[in-house]
Amino acid sequence: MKADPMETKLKIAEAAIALFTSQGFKGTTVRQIAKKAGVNLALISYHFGGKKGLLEELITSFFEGYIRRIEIIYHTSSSPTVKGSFIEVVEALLIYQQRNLPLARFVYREMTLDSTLVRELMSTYLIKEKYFLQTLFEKGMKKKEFRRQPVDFLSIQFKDMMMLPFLHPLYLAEVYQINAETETFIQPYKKWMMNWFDKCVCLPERKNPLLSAVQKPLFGSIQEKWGS
Amino acid sequence: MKADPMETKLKIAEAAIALFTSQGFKGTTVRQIAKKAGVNLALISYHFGGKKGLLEELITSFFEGYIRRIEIIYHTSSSPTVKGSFIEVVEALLIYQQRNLPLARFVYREMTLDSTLVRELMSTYLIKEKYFLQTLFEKGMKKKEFRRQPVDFLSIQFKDMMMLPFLHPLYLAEVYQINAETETFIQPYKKWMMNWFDKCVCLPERKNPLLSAVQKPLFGSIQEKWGS
DNA sequence: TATTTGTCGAGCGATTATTAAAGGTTTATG
DNA sequence: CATAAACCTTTAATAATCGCTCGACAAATA
Repeated sequence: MKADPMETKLKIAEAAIALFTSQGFKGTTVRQIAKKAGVNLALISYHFGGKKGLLEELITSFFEGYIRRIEIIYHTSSSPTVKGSFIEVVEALLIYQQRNLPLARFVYREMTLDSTLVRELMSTYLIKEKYFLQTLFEKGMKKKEFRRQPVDFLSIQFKDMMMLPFLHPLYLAEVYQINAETETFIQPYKKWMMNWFDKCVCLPERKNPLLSAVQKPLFGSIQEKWGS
Repeated sequence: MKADPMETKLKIAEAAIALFTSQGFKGTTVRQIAKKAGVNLALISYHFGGKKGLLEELITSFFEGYIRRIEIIYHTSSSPTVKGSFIEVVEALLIYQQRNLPLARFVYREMTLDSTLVRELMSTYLIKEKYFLQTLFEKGMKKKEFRRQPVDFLSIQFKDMMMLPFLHPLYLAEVYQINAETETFIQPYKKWMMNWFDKCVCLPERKNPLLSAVQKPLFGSIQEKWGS
C-alpha cells in the first residue's frame, strides 16, 4: 500500500512541529517524529535529508511566509497614513503567527541559540524585516505622523511585542490564564499594541484648538519656510 | 591531587552555563562540560547528581536571586511614588540579568519548553513575580499616579521588556549591532523603558495650565459630585 | 590509623541519526 | 496492455554518542 507522498511529508512536518515545539529540536528524536506521524523512520531522511534538513525546511518556510507578508504590505499598502500601514502589518503578522503558532514558537526559541544556521537566518530574513520596519518608521517621522526618535529601540520593541504571545504561550496560559491560540485573543492584543503605538510612536493628536495653539509657534515657523 | 571542592563545582557551573547558553541544554553533552571545565566527567554526577540536577540547580539559583531582588524592593522601597519603586525594580533587575547574562538567556529559553520542571518554576517564581508587579500597578492606580487600565497586559509587557535584551542578545548584536553585555547598554535601555512607562502607565502630567484647562470640565463635573 | 571525601580512567548499557539494500507501488511511455 | 523508470516504504544494521556508574587511588580529616 502506498500513501500520497505529499501527505506523508506533511504528516512528518506536522508531527515534527508539534514535538519540536514542546520538547525542542535536540530534545526530539526522529523515532518520536516517525511514531507520531505514523510513518516509517527512514522516511524522514528520505523526504527531508535527515533531521537537520527537516529543521531547516520548517524554519525557512516559516520565515518565507513571514517576510512575504511584510513585503507585500510594504509595497502595496494603499493606506494614506503610515500608521495605517502599520495596522495592516500588525494584523497580518498576528494572524500568520497564530495560524502557525507551534511553528512560530519553536522557530523563535531556536533563534536564541548560537549556530551558523541562526546567523544565516538573521542575515537573510531579520535584516530585511529591520529594513522594512525602520523605513516605515522613518517615513512616518518625515510625514510628521510619528514623533522623532531613534528607530533602533522602536523597531526592536515593535518586533518583540509582535513575537511575545507566540514565544511565551505557555507562560501566558499558566500564569495569566490567557490562551494565545483562541480567536478571541488577536483583537484585544492588537488593540493593546495600537494603544502602545499611539502613545509611544505617534505624535500627540491636536484635535482640540487649545492644544494645538500651544505648539503653534513651532509649526508656524516651518510653514513660513514653505511659504517663502 | 585534590582541589578546592567549591572551586571545582564553580568551574563546572560556569562551563555548563556557557555551553547551555549557546547550544541549549539538550544540545550540550556532559563531556563537553567536563572538558571545558577541565575536570573529570564523573565529577558532574558527583557534585550535581547528574546533568539534570545541574540544570535544576542553575535555574533555581537564578530565579531565587531574581525574585529576591523584586521582593526586597517591594517590601522596603522608601520611594514616595509607585513609579519610584518601579524605577528601583527596573534598575535592580537589569543589573542582575546583565551580570548573569548567559545564565538568564538560557533560563529564559528553557522556560519556553513544555516540561514539569518549567510548570513548577512558573508556579513557584513567576506567579510570585506577577503578584508583585500587579500589586504595584494597582497601588499606582489607586493613588491616581497611573492611568486606570487592565493590569494583565501591562505586567506582561513590563516583564517582556525586562527580559528582551537578555533573551535575544545575539539578535541585538547581529541585526542591530547593540551589545547588551556592555556597561553602556543599561542606561539608555532603562531610559527607553521609563519613557514607555511615562507614556503608557502614568497619567499624563498637567504642568501646563493651558493643557490642564482643556480637561477641566471633566474634573469639574466630578468635583461637583464630591461636593454634593 | 581509620574514615570520609574528592578525583580519575575505564567502560557499560542504552539510544542516537543515518544509510544501504531490497521490495513494493505508481506513473509515464510505447 | 506491457514495460521501464521513478518513486515510496520497509527491514536491518551501522557507527557514533549519550548519561552515568564502578572501583581504584589520593588527599584531607578524625
